Amino acid sequence: MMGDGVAEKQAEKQSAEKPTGRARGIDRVIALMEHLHDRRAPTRIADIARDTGTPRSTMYELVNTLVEARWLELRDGDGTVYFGPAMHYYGSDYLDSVDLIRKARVEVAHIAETVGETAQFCTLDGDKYLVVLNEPGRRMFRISSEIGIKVPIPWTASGRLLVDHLDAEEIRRFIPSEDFTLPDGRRIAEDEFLEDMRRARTQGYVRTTALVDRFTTCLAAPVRDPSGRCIATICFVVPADTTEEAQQMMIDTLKASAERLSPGR
Amino acid sequence: MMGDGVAEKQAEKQSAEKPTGRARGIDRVIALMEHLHDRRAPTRIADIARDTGTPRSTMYELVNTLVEARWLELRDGDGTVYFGPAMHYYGSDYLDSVDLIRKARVEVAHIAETVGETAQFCTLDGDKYLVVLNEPGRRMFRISSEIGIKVPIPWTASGRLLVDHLDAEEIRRFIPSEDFTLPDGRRIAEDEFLEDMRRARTQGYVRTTALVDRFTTCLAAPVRDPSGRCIATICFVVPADTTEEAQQMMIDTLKASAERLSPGR
DNA sequence: ACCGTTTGTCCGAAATATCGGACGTCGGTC
DNA sequence: GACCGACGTCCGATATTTCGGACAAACGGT
Repeated sequence: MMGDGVAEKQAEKQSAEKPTGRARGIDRVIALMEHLHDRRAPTRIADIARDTGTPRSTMYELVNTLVEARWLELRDGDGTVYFGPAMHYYGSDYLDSVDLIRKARVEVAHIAETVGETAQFCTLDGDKYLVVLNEPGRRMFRISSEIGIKVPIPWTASGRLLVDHLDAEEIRRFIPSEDFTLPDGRRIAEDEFLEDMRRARTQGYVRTTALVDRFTTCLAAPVRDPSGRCIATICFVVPADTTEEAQQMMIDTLKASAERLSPGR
Repeated sequence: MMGDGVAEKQAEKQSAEKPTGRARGIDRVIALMEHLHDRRAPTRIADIARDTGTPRSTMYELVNTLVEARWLELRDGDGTVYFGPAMHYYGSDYLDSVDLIRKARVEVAHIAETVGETAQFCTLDGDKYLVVLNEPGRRMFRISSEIGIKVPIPWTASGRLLVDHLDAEEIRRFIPSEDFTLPDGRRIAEDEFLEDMRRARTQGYVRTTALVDRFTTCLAAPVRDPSGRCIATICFVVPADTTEEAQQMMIDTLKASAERLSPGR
């Protein structure tokens, strides 16, 4: 998964950037930030330079500029850098500027707090599933903040709702075939997936268990636009051994929240 | 220090950048993002160009690049741009990477939810006060998400805690004199401010009423490092007519949260 | 329908930011 | 103590990005 990300990146370097060894500072910076986001950890400048194909001297120059602007921060005292506070400010401005997300924050925070389990708000980004908001809940372990990380649609409960409006043929065209293979190598049959979707549409929620992870159950409910199309989902991530009774309660909670978030009502 | 930062920046504009009309793309991008953050609203490209002193053609070029990278988003269909989802991802990575902030998120979310009032987590940035986290609470009005906006220290309750470790003379040197003037023109006497600080230290919290805004009360408690220095505050923003009883309860809540956040205890 | 303003694109020229490589330092290893 | 690799800085040359201005299209008020 991570390996693919890196390989991809280097492939990019070799196709889109090969023509010239020279690139604009801004393009270098974009590559730098994407690299940090993929790695999700403070990283040494020389490593970033190597992995993004940027000359070392250029990277030092850019990092200095960005640190000054608070886009990046030097960490630990060893020579690693990571995102700085400016990113948080700009990110907050973004969240506040998108109506649905602003409302979703309230809902996600509320249900995570009252139920005590990790709650998320998710959408599609291209043909991938994406966690937009994540509120950890009360359990200490598993702080799976995957914000901004893309995941194949079939790997998720929410994914079964988000492609709700497509028929079998459209699904086949839309979701890359390899995305039906789970991280452990198992493959999800397409009819199984379609059947999940059908059931989801009638029931108004989805439950998946042990999909990407053997011990986790996901519960998701659809946020729909006035035309009925699923534009986002709100969901819980809970241990698989959660009682049926508790899960039913969470499903009701999710449905209520999702309903409140659905625009034009 | 940060005030200098701002002054410095503008001095730069007039000294370091004037000589030549030409600037690096990355510097123009930094100016662009700062401008959007200051305006806090989708803005037309031509306006950004004018207000940041960037040539129009350059700004169009850069905006296109940034939109492609999802750093910016075209809004509404009119030609305005604002921050895009990438900023949210990077900002989330930053929040997750800073231990104290990660813990503070949990506390702020929890107390905002249980008490139902707006809760915030604040620090100093140079010689200014800064809201790092803001959780709106249950009231509908006043969604004062001032994340990333700097405010004079004397205008805030938290400010009285954050300069806790300075003596009268140091305070005078540290806080710009003009920062003692409130937005409505009233001036805070320095001894009054010092007296507030003294009381705050003995009581373990601060309360201010009608400081920047006639109808608002702020309650704040200090997060201290092992040496006892106040490194951040956690606070409530409530209507001034909140009952004394309710306020006492909130103060206890704040003190408990602040205690949990204080490192090495 | 007219005209002034704003928007977005395109182009050539030249000022300069990027790049490669050299250099001094620092730490660890044999 | 000599060697090796990594780190961070500096410098000159040139490939390139920025910039100004021109242009067409869209807009909006009269």
